[in-house]
Amino acid sequence: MLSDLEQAVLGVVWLEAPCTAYAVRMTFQKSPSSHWSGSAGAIYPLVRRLERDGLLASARRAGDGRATRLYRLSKTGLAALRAWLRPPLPPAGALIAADPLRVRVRFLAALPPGARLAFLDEAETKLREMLILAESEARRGRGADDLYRALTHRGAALALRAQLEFIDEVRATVSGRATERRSVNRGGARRRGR
Amino acid sequence: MLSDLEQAVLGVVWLEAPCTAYAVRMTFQKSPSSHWSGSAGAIYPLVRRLERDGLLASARRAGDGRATRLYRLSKTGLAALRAWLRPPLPPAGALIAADPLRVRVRFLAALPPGARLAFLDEAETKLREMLILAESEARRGRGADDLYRALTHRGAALALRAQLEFIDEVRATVSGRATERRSVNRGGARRRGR
DNA sequence: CCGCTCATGTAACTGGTTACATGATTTA
DNA sequence: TAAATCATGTAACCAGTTACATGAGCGG
Repeated sequence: MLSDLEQAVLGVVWLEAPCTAYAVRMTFQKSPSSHWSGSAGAIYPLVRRLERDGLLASARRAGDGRATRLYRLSKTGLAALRAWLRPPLPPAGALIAADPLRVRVRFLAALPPGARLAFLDEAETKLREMLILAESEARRGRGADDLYRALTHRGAALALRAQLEFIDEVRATVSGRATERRSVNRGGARRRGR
Repeated sequence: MLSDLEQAVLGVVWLEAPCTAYAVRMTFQKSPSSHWSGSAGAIYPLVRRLERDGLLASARRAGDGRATRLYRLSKTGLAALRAWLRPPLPPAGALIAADPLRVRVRFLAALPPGARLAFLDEAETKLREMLILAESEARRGRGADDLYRALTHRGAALALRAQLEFIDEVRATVSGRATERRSVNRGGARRRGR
């Protein structure tokens, strides 16, 4: 059974093939969120292992004196990537993300009441920062280029909005008011009743 | 600088003090999501380290022949927990969760078109499963008991709803239709036409 | 030709997991 | 009294990080 990182590497190679391990590294590093740093010590041994197991195939780049290797997915590699995406999916608990913000809120009562709002305010600032980033990425390249790239950024935006709504509810509790719903959207009057 | 797991241990001890390391372990294990397994090999050395560094204090339990130790937060420990919750927060990228569902969707195009819906359907099933769990937990104990416990479950529910909305948008794309907004809430006559 | 990026690699370390071992206490 | 649970611990292992080293190719 391959790890999520290994599967993600297969995925990236599938997207960018033929590409070097270095390119895969860069893809991970440029990603704003991912908890994978794409460090050399992680990727190179991993890629070699995937090749050894027949999931990746490699070729030298023509006219390159370096040890540069261009990778692509083998038949087995594609099958592995597909199997990862096919039912049965991992158990429900493994599908939901461990939210570092939520963990903190769990212990927010440890802070003196006055300081709690400061936490929420800064969290909101940082989340909004990420939100405009994610939304601009979602807009960019919504052409046929890579539909799923835009879509995942859209997913990030939705997640961030949910976190902002959460912050709002926490704030309502912290400041002792009843939970009145306010919109997370900029300027939008969009709201579902409960 | 303490790791998130160490901080979470401080938090749990703060909540449940006086409590054993074993109780902390169980708290992590019972948690449906957390990527921390609360394994013995992780917790016991960690707790001993926290005590050595003066963040935790311990005492024997009266009339217990075992090596049972009851832990509580020291002054320094409480200060550390608070510092963790106080600005400056970690950089924006560290606040957002790495979503295993979104990673998969990034590579969904690797699946033959027919199989994509199967993925989305199973994901939806599992997410809804988690959602009813989170929402019942959020309702349970909304008294003064532990306000923040209920609140974090509410946060989980919001995150799950966002994921469900995401799945819906992906489905719209996969099945080639334009993105029309539908409610994620239960009770709706929600159904996708196929 | 100098410096930047491309490209690969390894060694030392860290933090967590699994799996096991031990024994006291509680409960059926 | 047997089984389950409480409670602590350790050893072997694994995956990923940091930090370093090396060198080819390329743009100014």
